[in-house]
Amino acid sequence: MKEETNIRVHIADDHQILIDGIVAVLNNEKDIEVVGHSLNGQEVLDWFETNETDILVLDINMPKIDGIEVLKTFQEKDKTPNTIILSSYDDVKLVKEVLKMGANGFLAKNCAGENIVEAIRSVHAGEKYFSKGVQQDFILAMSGKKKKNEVHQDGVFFSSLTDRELEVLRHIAFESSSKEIAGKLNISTSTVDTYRKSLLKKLKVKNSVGLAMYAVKHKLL
Amino acid sequence: MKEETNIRVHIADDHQILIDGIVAVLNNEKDIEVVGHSLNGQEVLDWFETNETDILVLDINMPKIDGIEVLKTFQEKDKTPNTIILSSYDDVKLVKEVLKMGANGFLAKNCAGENIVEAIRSVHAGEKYFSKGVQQDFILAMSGKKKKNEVHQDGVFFSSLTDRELEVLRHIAFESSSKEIAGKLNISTSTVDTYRKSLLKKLKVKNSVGLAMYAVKHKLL
DNA sequence: AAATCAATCCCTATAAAAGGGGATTGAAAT
DNA sequence: ATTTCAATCCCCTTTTATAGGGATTGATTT
Repeated sequence: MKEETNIRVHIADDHQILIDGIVAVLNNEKDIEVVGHSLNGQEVLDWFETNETDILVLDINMPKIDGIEVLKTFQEKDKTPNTIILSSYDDVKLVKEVLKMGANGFLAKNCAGENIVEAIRSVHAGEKYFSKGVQQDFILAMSGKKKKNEVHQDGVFFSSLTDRELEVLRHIAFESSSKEIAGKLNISTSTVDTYRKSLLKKLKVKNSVGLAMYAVKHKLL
Repeated sequence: MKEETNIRVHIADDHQILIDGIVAVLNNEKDIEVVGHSLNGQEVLDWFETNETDILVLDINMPKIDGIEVLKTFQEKDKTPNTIILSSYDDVKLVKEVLKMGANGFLAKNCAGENIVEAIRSVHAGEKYFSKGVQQDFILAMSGKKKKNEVHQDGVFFSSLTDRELEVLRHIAFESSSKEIAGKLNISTSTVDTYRKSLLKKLKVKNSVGLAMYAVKHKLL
């Protein structure tokens, strides 16, 4: 592997242990290189004054200047790096806020090590990445919106649900077969099956039961 | 229809309106005849001193002597009529207590009129009958017991769940296919399918989604 | 001893779901 | 004007689920 193709990463978190852990994980990946790290927001800003990376893994909660502040500052200078937010809170509002400020991914701290690797690769590839804990609320907040929101979530592509998909999902959760749903919605069963397929893909579940359980879990009924 | 084949019913409830309502419903059934009614427990006991019926529809909450007392008295004399309990509470303990005291059915007061008819016919046929509100908890309380408990619930036969059925139900709710479940439980898929079938029948749902939803609804996970 | 029942398995069939693909239309966004 | 995307439909194939039947074993109850 040529060194030039490496994904260069900077890690910012006020817990040294966490940094060390992430570095350890990333060291196993030949194509990812940790080129710097910071223990607080000020260090991040200072470091990026004279350096660049492909990816910034940024904690929200840091002393002095927190992650939000860091993003804000970057945005003012209009040179926000590709950023993956690390957070203990999988709060929808935070996610949306942080996305507006130019972040490209959101990782809950309780995610698996391999998720960080996936997140880095995905964001580096121009996608958005959300760890599972985050996705749950986010997909809801986004469903029924006109915007395109294709994001990467724990390794799998998914888009937010369209109105029609949500409608079909509800019918599925009420034990209706595709044929029955088609009848109720006055569309062909082929179409219902199309929605089934996209629902399965988007929600990353294995079957109709998974769809129903998802609907319950996220109070879609 | 010969009059002798009629199902004779006595109704006991402290609300005259409710009695009238039930009588009205039963009047539409040619084979069911309301031959008496009482407004409290004492009246019931008095009436049954000199009369007999096929079915006693008995309210739990009545002034002076309540339904429980009435059943107790009947039991002491060892001449408990076929009794369907009417109750506002679908309390498991009540159901079990009342069953021990010789009752043959349990109707929540919010059930449909036709349920009363079904209940009367079922109990008269020697079955046990439970209205839907009651079944929910009861089927749980009974699952995993050694006793046979075949009861009639809102018109459909079902037995309480066996240990194995419950186990399979949980796996289904976790999106497992029959094949996967078979693997996990070290049994053949045929067996899993057998459980699926009996679960569908017992829980009166239409498909796997229904099973999963049932599991959620009744906190079986 | 006989009956009952949970647990296990099998067979045959049909229906439904899952997984690919491709295609059109119309509205909305760029 | 062109692209994007939701909504709609179709094809095909394979895998699961549903629905009916029957059968055995072993434990428990009566």
